[in-house]
Amino acid sequence: MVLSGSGQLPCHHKMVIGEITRSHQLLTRLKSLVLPSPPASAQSSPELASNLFDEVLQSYKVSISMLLRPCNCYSESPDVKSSENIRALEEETNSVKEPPERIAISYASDSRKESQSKTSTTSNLHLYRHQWRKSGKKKTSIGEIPREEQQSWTTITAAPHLDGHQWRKYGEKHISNSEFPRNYYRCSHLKEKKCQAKKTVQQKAGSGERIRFVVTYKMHHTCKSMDPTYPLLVESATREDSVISFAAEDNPPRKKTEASSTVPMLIDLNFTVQS
DNA sequence: CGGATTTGACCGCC
DNA sequence: GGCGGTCAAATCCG
Repeated sequence: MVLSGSGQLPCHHKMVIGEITRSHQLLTRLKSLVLPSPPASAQSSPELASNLFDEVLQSYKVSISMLLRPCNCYSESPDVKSSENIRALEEETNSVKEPPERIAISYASDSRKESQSKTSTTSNLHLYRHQWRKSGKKKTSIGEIPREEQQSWTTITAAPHLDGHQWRKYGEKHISNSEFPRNYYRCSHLKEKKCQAKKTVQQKAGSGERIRFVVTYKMHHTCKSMDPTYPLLVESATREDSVISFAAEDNPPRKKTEASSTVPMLIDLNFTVQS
């Protein structure tokens, strides 16, 4: 089995990616075989089946894109070859489904990171280091990594809580020019496993079944608390306009006032799996 | 009773 | 000074 474009991934990730990719390819072929396009009527069972196919395929794409992210997230830049892999997988899927589904993944910088990173020479040195502020009340948590060194990525989903991890809410804030408050969550295993994963959830404007949430994750989980039902949950959560963007320190800074100005960079899933 | 959530206060950055 | 992010006491809940 040959897996290109995953040089920095652990061996088990390569295997998982390979298996998921193979399943995705088989499912794509199966869909085109079973469901000649276009489907007949709006509520017909062929369309229902088509939607189910799309959800499964979307789930595969999201899973693969997550697995393709480098594990050493504190010192590695995004794997360029991985981005090529994602795009190819997307094109393969789009060749079957019209209009094309879109999964956009980009790395963008924290606006504060750019200015501060110039004075920061190392990244891993800050792991599990206490940082105390002037005041006694405000200090960073144990093991917290400075904000300028945190990676973040954003996903838009209808089910922001179904990501397979356990979260504890620690704050809620009304954001200017935003209709809905932003909720702040950290991993439930922050204390016992020093897992620094965080996420913010903010509802987008919309109603009914079109309600979507912008979920911004910061730091990767180190607690290995993935829910075994995660794949099933993700596929329903990421249906339709799943957009994932990753923040890193390479891109130019964005002003905070710019409303979601992240320009998605399409990432390929063009790795080949051969026996 | 212990863990999770709420919520006002506080802090750093711009 | 405004804003976003975090803290921690109060409160809720199983």
